[in-house]
Amino acid sequence: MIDVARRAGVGLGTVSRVVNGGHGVRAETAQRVRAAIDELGFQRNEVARALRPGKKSTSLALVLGDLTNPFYATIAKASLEVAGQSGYAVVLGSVDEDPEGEKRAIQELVSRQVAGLMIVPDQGDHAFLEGAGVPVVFVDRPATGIDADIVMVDNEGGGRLAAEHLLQQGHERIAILLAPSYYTIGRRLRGFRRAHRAAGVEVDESLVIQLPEGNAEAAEKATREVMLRPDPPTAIFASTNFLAEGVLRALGELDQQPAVVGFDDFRLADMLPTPVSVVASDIAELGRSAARLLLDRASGADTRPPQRIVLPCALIERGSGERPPSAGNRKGR
Amino acid sequence: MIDVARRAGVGLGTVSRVVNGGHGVRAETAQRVRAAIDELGFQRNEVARALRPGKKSTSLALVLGDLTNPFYATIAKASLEVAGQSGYAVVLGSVDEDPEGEKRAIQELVSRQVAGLMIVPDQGDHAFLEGAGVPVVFVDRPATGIDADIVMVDNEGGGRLAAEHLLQQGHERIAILLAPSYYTIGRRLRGFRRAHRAAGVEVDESLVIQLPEGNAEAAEKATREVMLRPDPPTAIFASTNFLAEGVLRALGELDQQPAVVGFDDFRLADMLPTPVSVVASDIAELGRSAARLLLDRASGADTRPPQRIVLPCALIERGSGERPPSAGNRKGR
DNA sequence: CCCCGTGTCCGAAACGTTTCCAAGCTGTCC
DNA sequence: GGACAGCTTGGAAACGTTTCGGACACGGGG
Repeated sequence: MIDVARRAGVGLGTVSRVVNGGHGVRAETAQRVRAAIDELGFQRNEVARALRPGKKSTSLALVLGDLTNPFYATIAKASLEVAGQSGYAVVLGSVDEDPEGEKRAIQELVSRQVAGLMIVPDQGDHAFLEGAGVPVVFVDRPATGIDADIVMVDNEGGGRLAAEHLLQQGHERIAILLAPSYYTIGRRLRGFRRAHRAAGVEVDESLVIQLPEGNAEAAEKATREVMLRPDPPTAIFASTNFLAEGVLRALGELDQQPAVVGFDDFRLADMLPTPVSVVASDIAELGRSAARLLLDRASGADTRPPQRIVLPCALIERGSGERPPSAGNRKGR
Repeated sequence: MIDVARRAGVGLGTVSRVVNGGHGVRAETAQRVRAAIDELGFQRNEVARALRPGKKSTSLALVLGDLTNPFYATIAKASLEVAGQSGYAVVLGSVDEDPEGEKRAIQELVSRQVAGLMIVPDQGDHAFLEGAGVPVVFVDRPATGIDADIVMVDNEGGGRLAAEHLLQQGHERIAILLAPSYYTIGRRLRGFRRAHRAAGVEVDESLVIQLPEGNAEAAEKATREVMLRPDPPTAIFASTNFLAEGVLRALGELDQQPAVVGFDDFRLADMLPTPVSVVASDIAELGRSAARLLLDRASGADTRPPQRIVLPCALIERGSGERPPSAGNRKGR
């Protein structure tokens, strides 16, 4: 920048003003500066810029789990898009690990002076974020120990939708497979229970199955086990996309075919031997909302108290959730 | 840091040395400094650190297309993992847009003083990177106008593998669906042709189908069209995971069922009505290799001339690629 | 003619590190 | 005892930007 100033025969301050919009600079001078910038191929050093007191970098941080999960990938993509439109970059932090790893990753990011944090929080206390002086938006689930913005999906409504749908088909023995994550799954279960209560059907607690892990394998195993019981369920609600996959994988080997509803849509769900019905929501909007909110917070444009944005869920019927409870629901029919 | 120095009763230089490993500092002094750091909750400001001459930030940039594509997501995840282990963050740049958008995104990233760039390049000249003074590793395909490291998959070998497999089953009329991307698809086609030549089978050029877009819809449409010709192919090679999806979607409505081989594995491929055979490679390793190479370049540990890492492909047989060319290949059998 | 406001511009200070040089100290060797 | 080497330490300079106080020119009003 100092070179630009010399070349244009002006002071540093003037160059800086031109680079930042050019207010208070004579048009003719600004023109000369711009010419010098082009000639020298000058590009502002964002690092030095962020060093100035009170300034934050033009980057947002996004902390989430496995990018290979389409759910997270969609959030990442959407928030990246929104941030990019405002000239912000997105720094990624992954946390497949323990809550301690998440904390370390977040602090790493904070030390990079990011303008804001978007976090899909793991369990564990996030109170340490309180004093960081950085706006935070939680995505998909709230965190404990801190009162911050949160953008999420209507998990309870989704769980209710799934159960209602199955109950309406006449199912009375519906298994629910629960991944070991915390908040969202709990809400989905709550909706599931509420729907039962409203329909006057009692939930068989032996069909509320808490899995040790959230992957397809665990769901596959559990499905096999529950379907081989003397009194198998006539329907299964998989509370997660990976879980739904496991359920279907297990059913591929079994004769008895219960109705299946999943949570969160997934690619190819409509092309499986029996297309899978799911409760879905606009996940991209989750990411977009989070990014928008965070940008407003970072720029100081939004000073409202912490917001809580809840996106609706909808049921997508594809056949697997519409199978009746009849015992004649066998393969090949 | 200045507060820490005061608190510990030492100079700034000493604190800095402690923070960076503590070489050349008496153990007792270092201990006092560390105590002060803990008490004050001091955390190094990475931005100021990167400002120093010659220093780059401890961030790598990753520029790629649609994160929603599992291929890209896998690369992102893997490189993120490797970078994280070395204390590096990853800044994401997306480019669903034109080559011009890619250039802008890259320059944005460069202005953030990243230590290195990993780029899944779009078409267009990348010569402008030559003088940026930042190590660059291209992923999945080379770029024109610059001689840099490149990590990729053996596309030609993969194309050959797919064609060989189908030819061995006795197919002689094999359609190949080509996405409009540049390099990789071209190599796959070349392998496809070579396998034909080696087998003494002539390629019917009317079955080499260049799609206008790389999505499932385009492939679906093309598949429908080619299968309704008077002389349909007996096998289809889809040169991309999304394309394979489109092919299968089209075949779902058709009676005639050709053999199908895809390029790149995808989730649920083994659960479809007829499980899909694919040519697959270790995409995560693609991302890991790229990150490792870039880190070595950035640290100056690796000064070899530009490397070219090629990962092998393997055929995964699942049934769809093993269908014989008999005209009796009809649904429901 | 003087004063003052306005518009433009300059350059120094500041941001929080790292690094380099000089200086202090200790102990050893002659 | 003095010189010298080696380890530790302190502090200033530098990085590239933004911002702020002030300077200068110009013009209008008193």
